[in-house]
Amino acid sequence: MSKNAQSSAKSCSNSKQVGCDDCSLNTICMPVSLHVDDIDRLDSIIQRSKPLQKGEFLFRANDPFTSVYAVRSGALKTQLVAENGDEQITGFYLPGEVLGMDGLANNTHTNSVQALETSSVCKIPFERLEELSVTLPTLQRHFLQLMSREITQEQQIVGLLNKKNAESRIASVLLSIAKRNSQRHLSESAFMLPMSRKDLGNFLGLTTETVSRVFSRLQKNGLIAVEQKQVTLLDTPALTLLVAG
Amino acid sequence: MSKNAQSSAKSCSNSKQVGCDDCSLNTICMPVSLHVDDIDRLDSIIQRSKPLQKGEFLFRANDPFTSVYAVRSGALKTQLVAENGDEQITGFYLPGEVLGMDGLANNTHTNSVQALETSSVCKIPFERLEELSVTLPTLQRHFLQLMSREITQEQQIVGLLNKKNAESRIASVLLSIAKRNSQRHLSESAFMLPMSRKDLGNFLGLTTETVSRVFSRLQKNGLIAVEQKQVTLLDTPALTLLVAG
DNA sequence: CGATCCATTGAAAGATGTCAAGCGTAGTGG
DNA sequence: CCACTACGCTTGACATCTTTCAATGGATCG
Repeated sequence: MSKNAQSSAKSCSNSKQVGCDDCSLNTICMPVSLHVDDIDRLDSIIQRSKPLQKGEFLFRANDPFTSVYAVRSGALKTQLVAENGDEQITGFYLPGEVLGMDGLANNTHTNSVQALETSSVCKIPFERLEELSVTLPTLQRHFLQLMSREITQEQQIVGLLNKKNAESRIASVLLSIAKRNSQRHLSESAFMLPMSRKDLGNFLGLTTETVSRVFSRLQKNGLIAVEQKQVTLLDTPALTLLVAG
Repeated sequence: MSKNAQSSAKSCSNSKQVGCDDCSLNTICMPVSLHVDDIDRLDSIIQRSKPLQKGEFLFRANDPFTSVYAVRSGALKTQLVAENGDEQITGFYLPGEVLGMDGLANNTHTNSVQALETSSVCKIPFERLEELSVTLPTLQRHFLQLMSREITQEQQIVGLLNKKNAESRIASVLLSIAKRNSQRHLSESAFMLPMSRKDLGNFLGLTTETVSRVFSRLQKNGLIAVEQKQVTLLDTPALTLLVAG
């Protein structure tokens, strides 16, 4: 992709080809300080394709691993499919977050990734990234840190899932989303849940009914306000207490 | 600890200083084929210190990140400590497995690692590993794969924890340990559990009592035999069915 | 030998799952 | 534009599972 193309199209927000150095998310997906020239070199290998529609797959389990992806807009879910066919959601990915690193271990993806809403991603071909890393030790280090961050985040999820009761699990996800929103300079008290109750339940090891009941209960007790997918956190300290148990 | 201490003690099997190329675990922690010379170079940066006693910490959360570690013998648990002080076990590590990569993201470990029994580890200073990687692309790639494998394994755990009932969770861990044992050419049907019922419960999000009850029930139904920490899998197919639910 | 920790088991209480029904919303097609 | 349908969400009643509280026995370690 040429730099001209990146800097020209400005009309549609989704197809606007902002480069990494102008991207408001770069502090999240590129927290390491790279020289301007280096960012341009990274920029040059990134592919920005047309947005995924809700329900579309970015890739599926067993697809060959070629790239990692940074979420530009929208939201996606990653899921494992067991032998018996039932699906286990392993994570939700929001703008600025990087996914696909599960495929590196065996050159094959273990997860399927599906768009929860219209979403666009930056595709970063791994071979090119590796070539570039040889001459850019900072980038190399950064990528290792990204993977390490992925590990610690998965461990946070493990911690989350071992909460005994449904309320603390749900409070955990809500606070997690709030925190990630604040990193993106969005409201951390009011936001849209990108996923359905069913997906949330699948992720948390709860049934749809339990998720729904907990939402109602938290609302009745004045901790949150819920209207469809719109959630407002009314009492963050109380939610934090719930997480602790 | 002096270097003399490391290289002198040869009597005890735990302190025997076998190099990577002679180590029976190298197919697990070093699955990539490195040239003999390269293995020697890797070997030269690895530090093998005296074994940890049961309960000793390898490192604690918030310790500065300096190294990753390969388990040589014994077993260790990794745990997160919440603000309120309660601990959440995030994983158990057996011989051949590599840990400590959680510290790379912020140059600080997020987990504490504690020995479940007398254990010895190979310490691999990360700075040295990085230096070595510059001239050994294969090693570089291998390390990325190790981290990716860690990610996929954490996701497996996420899948495990979302099993609804206690029996399928416990069946999952038992089969996981069996599988990892077989990779180490040990019996995959009879083994010692390195962790207490309490630790297992903490990891699985269950109480000690529930773990104990499930063990008793599985034994009564002829799926396993339990005697203290000694476990024998009597009906692996049935256990596999339990996992599916 | 005593102390302590770990494991097991029982009974009762609490939480979540299951089954079922009803409601609202969004999307489709007439 | 309306009606119909499908889907997601909510709520209730009941069954099931896990936790909690309590007591006991066994193993380990000083």
